[in-house]
Amino acid sequence: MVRVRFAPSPTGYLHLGNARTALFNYIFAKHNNGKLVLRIEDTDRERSKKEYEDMLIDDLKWLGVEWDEGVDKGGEFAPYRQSERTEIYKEYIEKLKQSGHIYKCYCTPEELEEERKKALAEKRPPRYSGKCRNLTEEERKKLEAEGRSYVWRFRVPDGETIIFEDLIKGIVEINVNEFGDFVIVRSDGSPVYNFVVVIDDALMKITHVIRGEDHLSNTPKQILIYRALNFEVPKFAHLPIILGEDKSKLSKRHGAVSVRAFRDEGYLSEAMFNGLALLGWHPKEDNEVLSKEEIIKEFKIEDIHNAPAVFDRAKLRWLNSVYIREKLDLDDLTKRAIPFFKKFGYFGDYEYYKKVLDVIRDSLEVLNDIKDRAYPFFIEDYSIEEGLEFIQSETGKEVIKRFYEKIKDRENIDRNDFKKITKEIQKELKVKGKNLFMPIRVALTGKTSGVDLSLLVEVIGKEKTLKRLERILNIV
RNA sequence: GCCCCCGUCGUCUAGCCAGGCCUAGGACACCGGCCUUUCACGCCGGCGACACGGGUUCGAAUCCCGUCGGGGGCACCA
Repeated sequence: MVRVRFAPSPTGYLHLGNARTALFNYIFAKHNNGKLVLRIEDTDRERSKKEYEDMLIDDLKWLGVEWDEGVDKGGEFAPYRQSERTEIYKEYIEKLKQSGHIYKCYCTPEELEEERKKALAEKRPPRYSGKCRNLTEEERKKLEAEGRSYVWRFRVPDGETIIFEDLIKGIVEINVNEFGDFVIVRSDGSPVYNFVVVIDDALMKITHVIRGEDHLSNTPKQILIYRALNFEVPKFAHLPIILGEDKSKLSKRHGAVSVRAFRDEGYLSEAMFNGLALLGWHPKEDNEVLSKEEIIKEFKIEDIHNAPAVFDRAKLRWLNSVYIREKLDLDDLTKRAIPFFKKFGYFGDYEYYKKVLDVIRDSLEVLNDIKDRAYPFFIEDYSIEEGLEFIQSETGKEVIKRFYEKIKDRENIDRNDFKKITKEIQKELKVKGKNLFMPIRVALTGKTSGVDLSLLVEVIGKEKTLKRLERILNIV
């Protein structure tokens, strides 16, 4: 049984990079009929906040990532919040003490900093010297008498090369001398990430650890801990990270990078899911617009491209537009779009929103585009922003007048009526093309571009159309 | 500085492991055309890459070595 986990630390909104990690874990789990565990890594009390946890969960659900066990739903291996697992960690720290894998280190941060600088100056890798590694009982007593606090360090076997097979990177070899004896328990008694992550993954029977490439160099430390505790070492897969336009790790500097921000801008979760999956992974067929189910079906973790990927906003926008105009049915789209209409102060009933969307959906990339594309359906006191000359010219005015006269006494006006009427005006006044339509367009919308006029008129109806024309006729 | 990972169009990538089918395929973006009252959509076309240098080989994007470049990591953060 495949078991994977997504283990974010609740320090802010769900970041795109984390979202993608969660996504790949989910896809991998589902592809293999396995389980996904949501664990919260809140051992860093400084930065972790409970409300972030709820946001994280909310964003994950919105994205379409579903887990089988976790903080909010419990499970066989609860608790799933690290801050609630301290007793468990103590137990395993105790084991490491018994087996002699860890030892007390009394060095102060200042001393360590000193060593570090010295090492750097001598161009040696800045790692712990192992000074307290073989302290005698007496020396220890003495240091403790001085009132020194201590941390527990892991006794790293000198010179060993840790070799593991990464599902994405292939064989990775790292010599442990790179890092030296590392801290397992802080001076305040709290265990450190590299330790708890191993305990949790092992106890939760995680079979595949799929995470960001930034964890690659931590992996040997963790393997050492697995071995020391006689735990089975899981398989690892390190995802290449996501880069910003400038090719550095995607961060807040690159603008909106939380999935929340994309959601607020009017990206659809399906497009987000699809787009994130396409960062580093590619379907065998060339069709890139794929549903969650299709992605899950086709996904192979070995197929993940192993070079870091620059996040492509333009492509995500395009993908989103495909979902808006082709993938969602009108009712579904309407439901999702309503909050956006309201946000922009465009009020109407469900049916009206639906009609508007039917005619503008082809021009939307994100739901926020509703602001610009839908205003002619809602705003009556618009100003003439461009094309003033079309309504000021003699023929322009005449076109508008005739148009007004011809619809004044009608019951209503639909798209076909509009075409008939403009055809009549064309014959009567001998104007066509731009000179025929622009005056009407500018009069009705205040702009020289936008929706098809026959559709606009049909949707807003006769009354509004007349009112708008009257207003313009009075101005010019 | 040291270690690790990586290097195909501007971007995401296919191809690389099992060398010839690659005058390197697709998608986004961009440019041009068509459709059209405008915008958008759609359709057609164009531009555009194997980082560089050595090998190995009849033949290399594919294998080997080096260089350069990019990224990540080197915490009592996760």
